[in-house]
Amino acid sequence: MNLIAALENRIRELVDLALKNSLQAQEINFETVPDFVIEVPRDENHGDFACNVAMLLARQAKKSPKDIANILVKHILQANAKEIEKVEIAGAGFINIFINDDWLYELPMVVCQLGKEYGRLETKNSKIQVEFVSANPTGNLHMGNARGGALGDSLSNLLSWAGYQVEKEFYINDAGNQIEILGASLEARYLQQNGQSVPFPEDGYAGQDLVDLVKQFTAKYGSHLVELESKERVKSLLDFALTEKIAYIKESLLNFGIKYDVWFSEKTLHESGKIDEVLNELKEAGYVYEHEEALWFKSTQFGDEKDEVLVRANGIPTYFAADIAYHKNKFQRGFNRVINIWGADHHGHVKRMKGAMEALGYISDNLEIILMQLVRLYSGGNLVRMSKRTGTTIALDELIDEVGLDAARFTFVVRNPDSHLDFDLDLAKQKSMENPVYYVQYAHARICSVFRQAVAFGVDMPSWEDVNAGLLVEDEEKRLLRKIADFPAEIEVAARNLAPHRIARYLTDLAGLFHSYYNNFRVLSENTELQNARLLLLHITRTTISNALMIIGVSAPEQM
RNA sequence: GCGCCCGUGGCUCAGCAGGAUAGAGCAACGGUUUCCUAAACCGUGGGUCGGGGGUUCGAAUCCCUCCGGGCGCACCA
Repeated sequence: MNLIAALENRIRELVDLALKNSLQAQEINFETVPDFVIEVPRDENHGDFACNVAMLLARQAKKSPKDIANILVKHILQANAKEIEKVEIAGAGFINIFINDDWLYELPMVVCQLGKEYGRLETKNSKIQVEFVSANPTGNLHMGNARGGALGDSLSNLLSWAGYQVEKEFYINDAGNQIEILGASLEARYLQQNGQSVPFPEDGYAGQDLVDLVKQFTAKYGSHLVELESKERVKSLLDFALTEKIAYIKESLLNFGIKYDVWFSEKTLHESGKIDEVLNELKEAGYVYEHEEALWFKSTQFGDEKDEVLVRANGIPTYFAADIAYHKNKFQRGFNRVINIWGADHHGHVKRMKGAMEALGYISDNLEIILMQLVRLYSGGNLVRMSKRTGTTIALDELIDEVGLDAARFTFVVRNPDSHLDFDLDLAKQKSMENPVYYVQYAHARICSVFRQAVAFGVDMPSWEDVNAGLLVEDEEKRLLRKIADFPAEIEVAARNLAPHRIARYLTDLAGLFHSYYNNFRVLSENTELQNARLLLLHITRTTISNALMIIGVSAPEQM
């Protein structure tokens, strides 16, 4: 139940009615009234809701906005709606509507009844898939993966709270060119470890992780691969390395609070002939041509800067070809919307990917790509370069060890994906107030502490339905109630914009209102009635903080 | 050169489908604890919303253009 949305609809009804009743005299056709907004003004002095219709009608009606507002206000008041306390005209012609507080006092019971579900929106008949991280199993998870992980997981939770059926997926790039390179790198390491002096491939993966993997392999299976043919040797090493790597990635992400529904292997697309299948389909539809022995996709037909290779002259399909087959598969699985989170360095891939979907007859808008700006890591005031080739990555595990899961996730989620993120390791490690996650968590812990105190003082906890919420008359209390009431709408907007950072911001605001209230008013007191009302307010504040934290994957500690 | 993203107080960033006097946090300065956790609260100072033009009753928000920064423009992924 969304009390604010219900009120907003009610106000809209009243405004519509006033328009209908007054427009004829102004010789304006009701049908031509432009779309107007009923919004919650930023400044609470401007009422609970504001409407801009008078300003929009000014030209058409050949009257000043204030005159129109006057007429409308008269008609709004004539309806004698019980919700309305007063209506004012302000600014350039805003109609500011003040609602009486009755509705606010209905809120606590709504929150109590819904509990852990408060904020969850009505179930929608729509399946969404979110694919994120999908890191190559050729190196460790780095800061960019961490950001993508925090973002993707929070977004999935958010959409699920918004009523969608959400599936989280990790695409395992276990085929293709980078796997060839991985194989060659492993082979070189293996032979080197077994006393042969072989050169390391120029474009190989030089990270320590591969050295360790090969050591593990040798410890387990010995050195017999030296005797085999290269092809056999590489296959054995790759099988081992990929299994280990993927298990490791899975575990790292799990430690970061991320659990996927599906792990999808690229290799299966190659082996099942799905890539050839989709290539034929594109060919038959006329979107493919041959040039210099390679097969090209006409992505320029879809607004791309140039066409893209699907199959190389050597007969091996590109990553792009596999990705087309993969995304076709996603839509075949019945998702209404498919969301991908990619690093900004992949933006060139967006147009052709959408183009390919369109070529296959899907609606390209149903493939939504969130481009996330890259993360720059600073340590000791210096930029730490992230390169798998040189092996100097800071792994996700180290990040969790050093700054903690909650701080790391909050830091990633609180920012708009569009903005660059400079992650200062030293700053994050300090656990200073620089990090708003503690501010939010502290609010939760403080509330829990009040309840512990109440128990220690021998307070009889009331049944919430017996509590008179109407005693919460202080401005700070009403502000808190309004903010809590706003939670479902916040989820709605955040989900619509695919913007989980809004939830993190909401949390900071809510915690701020609570801290301010807490410092100004005592909860536990001689006045049992008032004490109960305030305990109720704290209880629903805690519920809301806890629910919102759950969306962004941050814990709600009972003490700090 | 072309394309995408960004440019908001000293620093890090919000600003949801254009709305009213542009908001937080950090930093600076000053205050608050016989009282439920001071990881908190209250107050003060500080901004040509990169520049210019346009649309609009109204622009940080939309359009154009220029400047600055990041990223991308492979038969890599």
